[in-house]
Amino acid sequence: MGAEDRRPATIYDVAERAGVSIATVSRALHGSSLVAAKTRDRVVEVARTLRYNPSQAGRQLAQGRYMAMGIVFPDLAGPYYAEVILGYEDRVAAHGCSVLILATHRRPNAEELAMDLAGRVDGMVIMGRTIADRVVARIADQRPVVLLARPPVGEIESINADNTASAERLTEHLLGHGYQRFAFLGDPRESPDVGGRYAGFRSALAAAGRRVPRPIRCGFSVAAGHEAALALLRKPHRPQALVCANDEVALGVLSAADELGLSVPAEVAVTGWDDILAARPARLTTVRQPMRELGATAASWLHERILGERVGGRHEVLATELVTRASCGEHPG
Amino acid sequence: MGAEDRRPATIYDVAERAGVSIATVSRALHGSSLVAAKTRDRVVEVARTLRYNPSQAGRQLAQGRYMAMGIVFPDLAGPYYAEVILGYEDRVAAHGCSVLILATHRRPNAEELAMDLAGRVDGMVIMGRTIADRVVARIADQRPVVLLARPPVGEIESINADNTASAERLTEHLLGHGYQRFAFLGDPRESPDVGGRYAGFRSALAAAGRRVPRPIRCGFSVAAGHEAALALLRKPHRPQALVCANDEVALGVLSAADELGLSVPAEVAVTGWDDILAARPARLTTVRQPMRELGATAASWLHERILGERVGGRHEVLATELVTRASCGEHPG
DNA sequence: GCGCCGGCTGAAAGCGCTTATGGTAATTCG
DNA sequence: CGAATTACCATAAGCGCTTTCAGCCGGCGC
Repeated sequence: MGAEDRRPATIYDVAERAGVSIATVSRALHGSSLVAAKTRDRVVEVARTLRYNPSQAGRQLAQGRYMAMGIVFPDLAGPYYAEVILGYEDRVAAHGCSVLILATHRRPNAEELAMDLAGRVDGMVIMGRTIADRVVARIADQRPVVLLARPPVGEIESINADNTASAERLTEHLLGHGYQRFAFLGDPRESPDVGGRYAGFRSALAAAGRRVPRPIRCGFSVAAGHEAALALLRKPHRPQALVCANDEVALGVLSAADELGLSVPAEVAVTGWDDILAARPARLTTVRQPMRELGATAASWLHERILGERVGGRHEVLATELVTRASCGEHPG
Repeated sequence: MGAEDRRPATIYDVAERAGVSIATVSRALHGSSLVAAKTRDRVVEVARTLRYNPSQAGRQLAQGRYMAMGIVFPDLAGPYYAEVILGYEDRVAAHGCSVLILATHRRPNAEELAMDLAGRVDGMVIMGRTIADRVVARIADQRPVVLLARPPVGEIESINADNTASAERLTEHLLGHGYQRFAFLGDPRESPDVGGRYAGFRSALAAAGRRVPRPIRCGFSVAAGHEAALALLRKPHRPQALVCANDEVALGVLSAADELGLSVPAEVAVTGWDDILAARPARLTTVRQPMRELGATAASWLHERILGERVGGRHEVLATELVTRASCGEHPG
C-alpha cells in the first residue's frame, strides 16, 4: 500500500533529476525531434526510475483537450447498451481517447451529472430518453454531441437503427404465416426505438388491411413481459402472434405461455428484438441490430468533429436483420 | 451545431459580466458562506445566462483531485462485467465522482492505456487477467487500487466471489444425484475465477473418493462451449454431468446436446455459472454471484482510501448462491 | 473620536503541463 | 577568420480553476 502518502512524481522532479528544463522533459517524452537523442534517452531513463506518470489534468488544461469522450445511457441491464458501449469504447480507444460513462437510471440529478460529464470530455454520445431536450441542446452548444437511439433535437447529429422498416418486415413475415390476431407488447412512449417498432408494426398491418391493435404497455424486463402476457393470454379471444418490444419481454412471454400450457408457436407465436444471447436457446425469432456499429460510428463522427473537420448535421439510419427461429411458426413455403 | 466554434464561457467571463473577481464566482457557485446572498444570486444568474459550465480540467489541477474513478476489465461481452460495472458506477456516482472505463480485450497496448487511465482518476479497479502484476504494482504505487476477480498482487486490496466454496457445493449437489462421470469445461488458467471453480470441483470429487478429470479447456463463449461439448459427448464413454465455467459455455453445451439428440438432464446433466438472463429460459442450474455488490464494494473501498481513511489491506470474499433448475437432474430427496 | 472586529471581496499564488519565444553554443559557409 | 546558420535547450507565459491571505468598509464598544 502506501499509495496514499507517496506523492507521484511530477515533470519537475524528472527535470531536476535529469538536469534539464521541464520543457525538454515534455518534448523528450513526446518524441519531439527538437531534442538530442542523448538527452532524450537520459530523460526517458530518469522518468522510468522515478515512475513518472504525467498528470492528465495538466495536459488537459495546457492543450485544451481532454482526450476523452463520454457516453450517457439509461442503464446497463441487458446486453443492448453494453454492446453499444463496447463498440464505442473500442473506436474511441483507437482514436487515443478514454471513455467516460454515465448511467442515468432515473437518477433525479441525471441532467446535472450529464453537464458535469460534458465538462470532462471533448465530445459525447447521448442515448435514449435520458436527458431533456433543453439540456441536450445546452451541451451540444459547447461540445460535439451525437444522439443515439434518441429522437432528434434540433440539428444535432443522430444515428438510429432502422426500427420501422424492420418492424414492417417482421410483421409481414408473421402475416405470411397466416396469423389473424396480433398484439404488440411494449410502450412506444418509453423509447423512440419502441415507437419506431410500433409504427412499422402498425403500417404493415394497415397495408394488409388488418385492424391495428393498441400497444400493450409494459416495461422492458422479463418480469414485465411475463405479467403482461399472463393477462393477455388468458383472454378468450387471445392473440395468435405477440410482437414484443425487445427480447427480454419476449422471454417473459415465453415463460408465461409455458406456465399457461400454451405451446409456442403452435398456439401462440412470439417475436422479440435485439437478438440477445438468450434468444437463441429460447428459439426466439427476433431482429438483430448492429449495436457495436452504432457505437463505433458515433465515436468516429465525434472524432471528426473534434478534429474540426467541417462536417454537417449527419443523420444515419442503420439497417437491421430479421432472424427467424422457431417461435414465430413453421416457416411457410 | 456550431459547437466547434463557440468557445465555452470561462470563470473569467462570468466574473467580468457580474462585476466581481473570479474568486467570488468560484465561491458563489459552490455555495460558500463567505459570499453575500445578493452577490451570490447575481453571479448565479450571470452564470446561467452565459451557460457557464466549469472546465473540470481546471478544477482537477487546482484541487489535486479528479473526482473520477476508473475500472479496467477484459471485455463487456456477456452480462458479468456489465453488472459489476453497473454496481460500480452506481456507487461511484453516489460519491459524486465520474467513471472512466477501459476494456482491454487483448489490445497490445493495454498496459499503456491503463497507466494513462491511472493519470486521470483518483483511484481504480482492476479486474481479471487484464494487466501484468508489474504494472498493477506500479499503478497501486501512486493511486489507490482495488483488485476484483483477480489473483492477489502484493498487499493490494482485493474482492472476490467465493468460487471454490460454491463449486464444492455445486459438485456435491451433482454427486447427490448419483452421477458417476464428470467433466469440467473451461480453462482454469484463463481466469482466477475459473481457477477457483475448478479447485472446488476437484476438492469435492476428491473428498467423495472420485477420480478427478482434467479440465476441458475451452473459451468463454457459447460457440466454444458448443464445439467442446460436441467432441466430448460423441465419445463412447461420455460424461454424465458437465460442469461449465460459465453460463455461456453451458448454453453452448445445451445446444450441442440438442444437436446430438441427447436429452438434458436425463442423458446428460449441465451446469453453468453467473445466472445470466438466458439461464432461466434454458432451465440451467447455475451459481448466482453478487456481481453488483462486487462493484459497489470496490467503489466504497476506493472512496474511503481516497478520503485518506487509514484502512489497511482488506481482502473480502463474497458469498454466492446455488440456483438449481432442471438442467442438473430431477432434484433428489 | 479612536481602535477593533466581523463580514465580504479581491489580488495573487499555484496546481502540472504544453508551447511559443529567445538565447547560446556548435557548426557551416563565404 | 568572421558571419550566418543550425541544433539544442531554457525561460516564461498561459490553460481555468481553488484557496490563502490581505484589505476594505461599516458598525461596535470605549
